[in-house]
Amino acid sequence: MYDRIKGFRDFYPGEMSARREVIDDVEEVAQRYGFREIGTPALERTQMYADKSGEEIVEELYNFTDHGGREVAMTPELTPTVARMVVEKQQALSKPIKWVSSRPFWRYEAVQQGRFREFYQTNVDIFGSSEPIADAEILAYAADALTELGLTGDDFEFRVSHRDILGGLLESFDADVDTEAAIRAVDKRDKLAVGEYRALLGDAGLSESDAEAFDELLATEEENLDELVAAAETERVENAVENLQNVLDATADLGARDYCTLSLDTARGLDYYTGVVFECFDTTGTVGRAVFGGGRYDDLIEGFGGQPTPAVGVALGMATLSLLCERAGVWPEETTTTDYYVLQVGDTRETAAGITRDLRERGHVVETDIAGRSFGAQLEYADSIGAETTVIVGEQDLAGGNVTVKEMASGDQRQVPVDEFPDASERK
RNA sequence: UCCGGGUUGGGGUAAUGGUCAUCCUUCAGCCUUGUGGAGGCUGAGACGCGGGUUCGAUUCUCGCACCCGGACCCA
Repeated sequence: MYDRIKGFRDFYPGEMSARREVIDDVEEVAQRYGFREIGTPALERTQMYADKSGEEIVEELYNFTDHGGREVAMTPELTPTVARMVVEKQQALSKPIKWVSSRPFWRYEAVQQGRFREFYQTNVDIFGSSEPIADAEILAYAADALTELGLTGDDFEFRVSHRDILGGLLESFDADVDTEAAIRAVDKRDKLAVGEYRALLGDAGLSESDAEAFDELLATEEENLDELVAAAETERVENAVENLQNVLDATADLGARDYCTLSLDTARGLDYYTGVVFECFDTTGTVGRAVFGGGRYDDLIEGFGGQPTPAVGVALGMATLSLLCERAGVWPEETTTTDYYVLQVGDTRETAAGITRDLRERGHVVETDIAGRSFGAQLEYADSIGAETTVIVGEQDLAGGNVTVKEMASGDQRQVPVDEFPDASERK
């Protein structure tokens, strides 16, 4: 026996059918918004990730030297790839660019709940619009995708924040503050003891009193955002607050406002976010980590050598999404279903094969005996694959010009003339 | 990489330093080439890997692997 590679998973038909259903739902909603599916490589130059995120991240890549001597890595995320694609065809693509993609990614990191080394994400991005409605469309898409799965506003919330509010506030306290370090501290706020958290803010360059004041401002309610503007007295914070409010207003137009909560201590770890950021959380807290997140990253395309191009997106991770769905009781049933089982008794292969082909041509899921089994064993098998109807093609039936159609759930069965089947009694 | 808990047929389990390792379930076949979900019979299938202690280790011990949680990280 060979081992499965740690952090990589097998999906057997039952679980796979549930995953397929969820992925199909999430993608279908994206199609409705006009996001166009793209396909992307599993390998990129290792250098691309090192340039974007620093040499340290190479430690978390599946990377190797290919036979042509290229340093390559299995893609750990989609964003650099789509950024590369946008830059490459920038002039040719009509804006805004709206793309969707579902596929696996790989990271060499510690396996834990909702985190694997091979994981599946549906990425949805918009390039070329800095309008609040673009941010709102991403939020609304994510909300629609979740409700399509059967989740409701009681199950999840989007904690929405804005990078410039955090950055601007910090700047207003002390221009020399290490903003990124402070934001990372904010992102961990809930996980840390108050003392540790304050210490991190201190390390970032905030004085004790500033840290306290900063912390109080983070608790500002949605309706009191004006107070932030007043406290900071900077244009940056004023603009950020206005932008955030505009985005929230726009989500109302798209029917997603109720899912959004102001949460200034939501920062996202990523350094490349520039504007609105958000994370989806389980409202019951059973799923203890962010289900997924997204936000605006207006500088990335330029950083990849393209013309300045605003961007906003979200990445739905299947692992945490399935945890949320299971918690909420909306994870699809993990079973296989079959429309028809065509049962052969005696030498009826030819007729049975004809009926099987006929049903399949009509688009049904149909199985028939391919193991030479007895009547009883065939029925048992039909039962085990969840067949809704079994068509018994037996010598006795055929002698009378009939087949027997048996509904498995009730056990009811009736004789149908063989030349009228399936026309006369086809299941919808 | 670090911390904690685990590992006995496919799944769930019991016991044990020494004869055929328990039970439930599952799977296959049969009772039953004309009726599945019930029952009966037969069969398949396990001590994670390696070292140590021992006459003998599934049991004690050490290391590793893997699994489950968590930390770090989450680009």
